[in-house]
Amino acid sequence: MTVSTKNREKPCILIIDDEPQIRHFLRISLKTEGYELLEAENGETGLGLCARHSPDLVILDLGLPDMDGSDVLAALREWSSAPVIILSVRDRELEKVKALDLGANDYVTKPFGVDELLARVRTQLRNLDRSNRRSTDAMVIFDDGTLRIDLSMRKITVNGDPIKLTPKEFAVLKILMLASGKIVTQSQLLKDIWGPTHTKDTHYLRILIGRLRQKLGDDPTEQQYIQTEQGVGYRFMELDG
Amino acid sequence: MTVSTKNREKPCILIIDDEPQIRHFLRISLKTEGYELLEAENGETGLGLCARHSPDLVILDLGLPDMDGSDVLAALREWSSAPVIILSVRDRELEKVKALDLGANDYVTKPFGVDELLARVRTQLRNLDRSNRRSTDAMVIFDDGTLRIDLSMRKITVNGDPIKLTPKEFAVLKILMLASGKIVTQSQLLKDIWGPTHTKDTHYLRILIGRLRQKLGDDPTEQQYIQTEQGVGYRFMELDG
DNA sequence: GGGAGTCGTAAAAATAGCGTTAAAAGACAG
DNA sequence: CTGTCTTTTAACGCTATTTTTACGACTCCC
Repeated sequence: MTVSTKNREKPCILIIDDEPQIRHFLRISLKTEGYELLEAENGETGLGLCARHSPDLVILDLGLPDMDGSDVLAALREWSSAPVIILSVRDRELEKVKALDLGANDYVTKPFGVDELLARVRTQLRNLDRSNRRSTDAMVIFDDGTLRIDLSMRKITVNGDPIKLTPKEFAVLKILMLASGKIVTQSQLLKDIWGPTHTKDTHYLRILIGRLRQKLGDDPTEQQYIQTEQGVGYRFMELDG
Repeated sequence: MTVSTKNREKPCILIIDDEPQIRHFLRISLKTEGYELLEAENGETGLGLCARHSPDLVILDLGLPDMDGSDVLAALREWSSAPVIILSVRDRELEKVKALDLGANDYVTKPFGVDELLARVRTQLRNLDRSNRRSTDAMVIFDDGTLRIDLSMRKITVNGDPIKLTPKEFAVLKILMLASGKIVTQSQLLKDIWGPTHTKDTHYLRILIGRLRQKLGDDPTEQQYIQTEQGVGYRFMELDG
């Protein structure tokens, strides 16, 4: 199974920016500071890189060719809690508020000074040390050879065959997977997906979990990916052969 | 480090700024957002307030009458890890780098937009939530080589073999384990698990404790994990083999 | 030593929770 | 408007869990 463990010597930074000269510029600056670098020139590959390598920090340009920067950020925040520094030519307040409330950790307007950016990078990484390093690595891509779940791409395959999940099915699977190993209570799932007014309607869950298991190929007679803890909730577990 | 128990309804923000109109301005904006406020017009009182109330966030103006803003920040960071947002009229890069490297979490240049500042405040408080909640995640694990109880994972193993506990069994074991060594009275257990109307139905407990001991491999002829205190209650004890 | 109260075990009965199926209702794109 | 995909509703069998019932054993105290 691929678990992206963050046991790195150097902090790893992912740059998502389409302008080559900016990337070059950042590359020079950040490398001399001793960071490991990943680069992407569009949102698609950026999300992919982030999912596979789970960097310690993401520097994201809002003006990307393939998709809107906000959408990249929103997609990222679906499953990643890595700090994100937004770069943008736009200095409008509304843009900043929107990005910050979407989950960005800082917003820097171009043109910017290198030293300031580097200081802001250090600041974010400092926070990371305190809170994130210890926390369990968010598993974005699960792959045990049979089942493959890529939360960033929203793609599930069983033995290579792509599986179609409905929005609610995917939402449940995502929550279970991000809490991998831990059980998630029924009321938690119901509250997160059906809203706080349906925390008692466990039959919704039963049928949805049923369909999910069917699609994932869970065999009731053997150990299954989604395990039931009667009266409590469900848990996603890697099958140990 | 001073661990202040921050069980507040509203997040508390400390403003350190000498200009009355800025304070007024911030007060209006932040109060309408539902924050608790503390105010200081110089570094001295600011540090004092921070020490006494340990706010969730500090907004610090660099231009103070009594002492240099950097010194206030440095003094603060000696013992506090609360996020700090710097306000300053100076837009020079060196100032920003210095402040951020001293431990500030953000740097906003005056004049600034309210909405942006509020968004940055939310961002910092969001980070706080994350780091605090995770640390409070009581990771209580008992493990003496034979029996292993992981409350957060809700997993029990005896000699490596996973044990299935029913909800009530787990609830009893959890209570006993969290009071490890101490006696928990029968009526306490009955009240916590069966509700206050069943504090006399001790036979429920007897039978449940019986099943629990069986599952944990407790041997009545030897010292057992769950010990009976006749007429009083039960206690969970580590076996000193 | 004997009786009252307390505890432990075993089995049966009752209840609650889970998984599944099928059909109806709703949402949504062409 | 129509057909398809998704969600909701309803119903049933099954299993796990809890409760009931019954009985033997132990302890404390006189």
